[in-house]
Amino acid sequence: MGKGRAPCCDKNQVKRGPWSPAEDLKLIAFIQKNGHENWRALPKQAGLLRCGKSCRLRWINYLRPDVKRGNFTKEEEEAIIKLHKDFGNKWSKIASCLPGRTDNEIKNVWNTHLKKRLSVKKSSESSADESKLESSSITSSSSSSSESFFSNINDEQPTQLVTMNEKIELDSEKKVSNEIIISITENPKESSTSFSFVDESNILNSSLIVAFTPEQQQQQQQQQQLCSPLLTSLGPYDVNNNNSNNNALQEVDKPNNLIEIPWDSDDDFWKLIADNFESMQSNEIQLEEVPANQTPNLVEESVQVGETMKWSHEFDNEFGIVETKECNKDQLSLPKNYAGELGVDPQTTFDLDAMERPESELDLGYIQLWLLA
DNA sequence: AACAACCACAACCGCGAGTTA
DNA sequence: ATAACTCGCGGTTGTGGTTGT
Repeated sequence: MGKGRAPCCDKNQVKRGPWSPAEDLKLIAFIQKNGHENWRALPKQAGLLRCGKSCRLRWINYLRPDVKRGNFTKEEEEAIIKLHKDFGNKWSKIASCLPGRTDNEIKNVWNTHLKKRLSVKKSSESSADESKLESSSITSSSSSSSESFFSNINDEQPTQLVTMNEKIELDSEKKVSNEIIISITENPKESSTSFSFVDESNILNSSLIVAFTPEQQQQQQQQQQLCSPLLTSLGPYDVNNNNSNNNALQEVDKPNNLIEIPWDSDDDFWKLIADNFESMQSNEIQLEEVPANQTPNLVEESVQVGETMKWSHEFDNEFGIVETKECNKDQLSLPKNYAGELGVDPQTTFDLDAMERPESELDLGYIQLWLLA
């Protein structure tokens, strides 16, 4: 090689700027199938005109299933302030103490909110008050170490402080939930259509921040990695039925930032969806083949099921299939925009057992929609 | 209504560290 | 030993949205 640093990619050959939903899906699909062992090679393999670095960033900061969306809670902000005091601008270190938050996100929140807020506070308070501020803004601050920082993320829930061992036990409880999931997915009629009747909310809402030693921290991260698919939200996209824009997908928790997938997306895009649907189904078949009395690796199995569940739900969201409010697992309703174009009452629900394709398949999008349904 | 200023945050860039051949 | 390569981190920029005039 020549002297100097080799560029990470040929900038003329790669696409830059904001990611499109189709690109996101391609990336998600590829990583779900193949993982991300080599970021540099990934874009080519995934059929993306992006540099590996860009893919990595997109995945880590946005698409990764365990990324928590939405605003930072007061507790999280306080934690960041405290951690920043200890670590300085070591954003990745701070992020490792805040489950579901990325270093980039924390960095942004610090630069845009917390830094300013702190400087305003400091300037407005006397030096005597400053020491008071430090002790009051941080709960349980008898130790200056951040290793044992804790708080509850969800305001509505009581603070839960657990040790690593207890955390593992809690994760085991999640496995119980997963067994429920397994029993549901074993029914092929229901497997590919509606999922939120699985009470994932219990998992999602029981947000815990664990008090752990550095060793435990590492352990916890591994544990979290294994279980993350089960703790996932449903990815960054969701269908907003109240949205008056036709055929639009929205980012979860981002009602003001609409992302649209036009229904005339290219054939490759829809093929991608269909391909992944097939692989998803084959996963379920594998699961069914495991005898009930043999659970070789619960965690692995849970991850697999979790992946399947998440994917299935993501597909539902992508295609705008939503479950009824009562979360009846056998019935689906269509979002208004699709229902309208299909000439169906939006209130109509569909019995999955008796579901037939409509006669008016308006375009490829709908053909695929009904193919999947 | 139009424009400017500001804000938030996703994405990019360059560097250092670790790994591999 | 070292050059080449890859990844991850922290700083910075660009862009779209919001607010104020």
